[in-house]
Amino acid sequence: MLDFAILGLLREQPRHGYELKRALGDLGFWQVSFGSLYPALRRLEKQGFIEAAKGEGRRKAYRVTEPGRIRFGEMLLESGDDSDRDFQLRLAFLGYVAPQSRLGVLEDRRTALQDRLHGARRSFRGARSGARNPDRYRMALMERRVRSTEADIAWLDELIAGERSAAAGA
Amino acid sequence: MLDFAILGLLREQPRHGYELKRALGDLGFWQVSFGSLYPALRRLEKQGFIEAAKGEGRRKAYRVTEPGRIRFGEMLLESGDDSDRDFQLRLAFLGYVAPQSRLGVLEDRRTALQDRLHGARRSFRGARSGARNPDRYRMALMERRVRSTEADIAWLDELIAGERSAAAGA
DNA sequence: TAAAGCATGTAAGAGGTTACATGATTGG
DNA sequence: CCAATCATGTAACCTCTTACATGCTTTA
Repeated sequence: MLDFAILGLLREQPRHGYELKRALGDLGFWQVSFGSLYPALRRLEKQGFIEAAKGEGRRKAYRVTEPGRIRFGEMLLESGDDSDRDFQLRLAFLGYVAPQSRLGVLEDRRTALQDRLHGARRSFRGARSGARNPDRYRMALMERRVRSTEADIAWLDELIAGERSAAAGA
Repeated sequence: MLDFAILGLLREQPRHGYELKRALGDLGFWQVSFGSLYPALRRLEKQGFIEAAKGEGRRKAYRVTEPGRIRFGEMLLESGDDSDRDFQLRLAFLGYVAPQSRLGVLEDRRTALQDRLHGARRSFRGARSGARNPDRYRMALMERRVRSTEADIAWLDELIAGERSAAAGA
């Protein structure tokens, strides 16, 4: 997943390690550490997916090679691990996915969120009427889960609507 | 963190491994695997924090020992790793925190979320007016982050209000 | 009677973090 | 000139997952 993120970010423009860390952090959902980032860069370089073009001073600006671009394209199509972070990362690179496939990615996510919502509602209702004593704080936790999943679906629906109108316009 | 969760859940009632996994999953934010859970149970048993009371069939129901109860109390006071999951877990056990300390826990979280919101808003505004081309999908990602953080703060405020009125009532 | 779920456990390894080490550059 | 930030890198370790192995019990 880190490799995927690195290749995607370097595809846009060459960047050195420190800058990559910031760019990744700026996406908002992943604060990667140097101890993880630098070894990953070396690994990707050894595999021939990126190469170092010497930058200013001690900076080592990396750029993607052609094999790296191909690898990134493959990773874009592989099904991820279904986590929130994975989806967010994929969304950050959805612009590289073929336009006619984008809607499918968003709709798959919507289905997963619907499932989550059903589960969350079930626990919430179950806790209110069940044998277990519904602790005040755990009830709040369950309610939050329901609400934030609903909000996520609503947000996704806006994205999907935007995607449809973009597809219609093209 | 897993140890903390296990001790907290076993404090309420004895449970065997399989049941613990479900109870943890039911909290909604952590689907722990058996490969992680069973070794953790053995470790906690070896440390004397939990003990196995033989259950029905091949089930091994564990319960917390007195040292385990003390350890849990310590962990409750230790400052966590500031992650969402850590807060949610602490909230699930907030009932075990002394009533006069609960508000502090919630307010610390509120401060952290406020910081996050500022950061999220900054990136959002920055992306709209900055030199970087604001990719449609990344903008959506940033907007989501702002919105969901706002929603989390609103939810927390309800909890805080409830806590205050509970404190006033007592 | 076969499938699905219940139940416990181990081994290998992925994927990450923290702490450490080093040193240049920039701003107050 | 001192602190903060920039910048790269290594080593030790930790946490958790996946895959495997085993076998019972319930239900369609």
